[in-house]
Amino acid sequence: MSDTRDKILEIGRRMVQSNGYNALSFREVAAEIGIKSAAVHYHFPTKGDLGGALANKYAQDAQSFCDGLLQSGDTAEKMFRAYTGVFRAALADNNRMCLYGIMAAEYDDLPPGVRVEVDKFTEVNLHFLEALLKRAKPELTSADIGTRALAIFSAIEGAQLVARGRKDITVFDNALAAHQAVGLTF
Amino acid sequence: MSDTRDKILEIGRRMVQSNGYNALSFREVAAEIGIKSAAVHYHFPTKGDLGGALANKYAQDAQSFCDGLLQSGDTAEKMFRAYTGVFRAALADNNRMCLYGIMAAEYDDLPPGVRVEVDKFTEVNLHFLEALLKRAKPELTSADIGTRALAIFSAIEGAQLVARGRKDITVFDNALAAHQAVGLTF
DNA sequence: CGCTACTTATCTATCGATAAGTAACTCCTT
DNA sequence: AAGGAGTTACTTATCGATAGATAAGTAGCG
Repeated sequence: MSDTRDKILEIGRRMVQSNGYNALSFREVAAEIGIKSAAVHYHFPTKGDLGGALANKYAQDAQSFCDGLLQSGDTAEKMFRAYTGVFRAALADNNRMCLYGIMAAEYDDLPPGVRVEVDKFTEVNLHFLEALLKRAKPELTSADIGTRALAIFSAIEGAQLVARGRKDITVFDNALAAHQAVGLTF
Repeated sequence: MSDTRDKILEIGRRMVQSNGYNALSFREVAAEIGIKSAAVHYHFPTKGDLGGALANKYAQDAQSFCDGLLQSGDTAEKMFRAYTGVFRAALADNNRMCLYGIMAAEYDDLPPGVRVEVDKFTEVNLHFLEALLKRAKPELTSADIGTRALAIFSAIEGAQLVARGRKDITVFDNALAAHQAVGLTF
């Protein structure tokens, strides 16, 4: 793949994570790379194309990461730590948010093509959490596993959202610790 | 207070809850009321003023609601249900979000004056949840109560965020049911 | 020659914001 | 009671900035 295309995706992702899809601007992305905005349109004709590509790559990266974790042979506790570490890292990186979380907040503004890709990210995460639950909490019914995975995922997203709003990463850590203490997570 | 001013606040709030602070437009607010955008600037000179007023009113309304609940004499369970019902109602109203949640996602874009008001909303909610916890879970230390309140608040915000992203209000209901089942909430 | 990866230049739309004008109403003075 | 001054709540018109998008041109490479 083209070097420029990759740079656009990387810078675009960081912009969305910082300020949302609305704040993603062809001119700003171009300026940061040192090219002109029309060159960005060359790679991604419309903003919907760019947003969709960003969300798609984000979901695929998550997929690879989760697959790698599940094949690591680690304990559920350790895998879960590594997993939440990604969300934590976004906060540590200039108070950024998960691309999904920020796009979910803007959901009504998103072009349909972007929404589809955003939905994929949820699926990837839920499948991962369900796999973890199946291993670590075999006492749960399969219906309970689906619900529990959703509850964990939303708890993580919420912890990140509130921590961002308070500009305080310890909020994230404390919320997750509380979720673990009551047995919601691992 | 002026009738127009109230209409601006109501329509503006609904717009932010639907599409975020970025999508809040003087022209659109004005058009929906049937006045001109300059008239909106008359009441709220800058967008920061409008956003701040929206967040301020939202926090104050939350304050009144929570105070009313605490004085109702109901059980913690019942009060908590009424409390989460507000978040649920936002989703039921055309997939809207809590003003705080959507503004937290856009936090980096917000003018300082808006941020201050947004922070107030968190405080109101945390104080309410801490009061509930103090009553319903007297075994918790006061340090644990603070953490637990944060964990509950973030779990609710997250449930709303994910439910919005999936356009499925049952996601909200299921997540909250799971949080209750593990003993995180009431 | 023709394809890739751009730049230059420009269009239209929308944004927040402001200056200037105006109709309606209140209040004070004579 | 009459009339002017001042205030409130707007409208009209416009500014400059920025947005996404596109047409046309171009440099380099196989």
